[in-house]
Amino acid sequence: MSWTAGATGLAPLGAQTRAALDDLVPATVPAGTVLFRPGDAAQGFVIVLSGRVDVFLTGPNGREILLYSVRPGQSCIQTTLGLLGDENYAGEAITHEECRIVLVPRARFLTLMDRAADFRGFVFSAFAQRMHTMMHVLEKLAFQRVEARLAEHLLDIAGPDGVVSATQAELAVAIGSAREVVSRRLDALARRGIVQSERGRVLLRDPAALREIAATG
Amino acid sequence: MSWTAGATGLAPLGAQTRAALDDLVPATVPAGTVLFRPGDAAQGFVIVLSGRVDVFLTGPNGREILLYSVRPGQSCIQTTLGLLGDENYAGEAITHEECRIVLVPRARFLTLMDRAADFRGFVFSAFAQRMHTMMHVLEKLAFQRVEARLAEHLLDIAGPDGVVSATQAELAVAIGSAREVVSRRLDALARRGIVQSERGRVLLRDPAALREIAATG
DNA sequence: GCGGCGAATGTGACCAGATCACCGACAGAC
DNA sequence: GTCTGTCGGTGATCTGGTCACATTCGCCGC
Repeated sequence: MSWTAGATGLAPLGAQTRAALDDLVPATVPAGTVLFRPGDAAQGFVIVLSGRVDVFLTGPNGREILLYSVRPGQSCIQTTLGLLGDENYAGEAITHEECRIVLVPRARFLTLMDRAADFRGFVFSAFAQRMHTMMHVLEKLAFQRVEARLAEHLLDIAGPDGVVSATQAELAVAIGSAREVVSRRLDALARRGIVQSERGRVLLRDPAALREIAATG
Repeated sequence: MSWTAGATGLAPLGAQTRAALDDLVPATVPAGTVLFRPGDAAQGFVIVLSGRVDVFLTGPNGREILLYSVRPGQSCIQTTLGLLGDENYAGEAITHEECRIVLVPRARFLTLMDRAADFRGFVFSAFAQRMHTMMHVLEKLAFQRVEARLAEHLLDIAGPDGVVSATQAELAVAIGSAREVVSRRLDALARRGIVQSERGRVLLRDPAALREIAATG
């Protein structure tokens, strides 16, 4: 069965390129698997077919910051760095849910980069995208207040019913802050009636107010 | 006259690729010129032949953080993002000294990316390098204390005689902090006899101690 | 030499946020 | 029920960013 046919996000790849990838066997990995950790040498080019892979930067004290999430049809660009330059992997990739992923071996990757313009385009735009989100992370970390980052992130990951399913620790990692700070900010927002905080989830009572807070930096 | 012959850092480019670039005319730009500012659409691929271009991220309040410096033979990767994806330029590029630069027009750039493997390699490794340094900036900003960042940066940019020629404001931008904080840190280091602070420069009295401070981040 | 100007620096007050050291509250396993 | 691990709340403390100034220095014109 052809996995390239059913995969989302691979639209830019032509028939020939798909054919050159189709013999690779997608792997299924359970939630919480560590795909790469700092210092690992890259083994190949990873494409995520389903599920979500989160990439973290981990500090010496154990504090973590979420750099980006890799969603279906995207690739974990970090690995590419190691394939093209000799830069080592910095950052940690962990599956957030059960995922199906494909690993394109180094040799195959390099061949495709050489011969297939569509594949190159795919890789390059993934690269550009990651660079861009990293810039955003940097920008927010450096210039935005915690309250604004929190508000924005809550809106980002809320379900359509206005429910966020995440622990305060997870929220803290995602916005590059500390759990205690999130606890206090949520408390402050709750006192103003904007959210309601429960164990393991947050209910957004007043999304408009959150948007306001997110905007006023 | 062929500028590709004398340029440093272009070693990986073969004769054919050089020939395809040689008709472009290098431009000389004075110090302090703004090459790109946030929101600009990328006009082409920039290669720096001499001098130094600093790329900053600027916050809404005017605070700036140095992302990286582009040195001879390197390219201002940010512009490439715009050429490959549709991502807009985020960040500001300013010449630090008088520079000679070459602008490879968009069409020429895309053609070379398609046809010349060595050019692709050049662009890709520049890409990987920038990504890596950006990760470092992020890591330091998030996890390292100001004193450690300052110590490291002083060692980085000191001349062989242990003299750093930079204002406190410049140091602050480079390490992603505020001028006042640098003033106080330098004062503290001076009191311990590790540096000596003068107007527009800093003398490193005890580099070993600085290395110690930089390491225990 | 003097005045004045602008850049560079010093300083105190204040606030946001990171860290530490806890404690209590809750859920699931047994 | 109790036990245990995760989650959340809280005060104390420290670092660092921001604001509002006051100096100080180098330099230029007069």
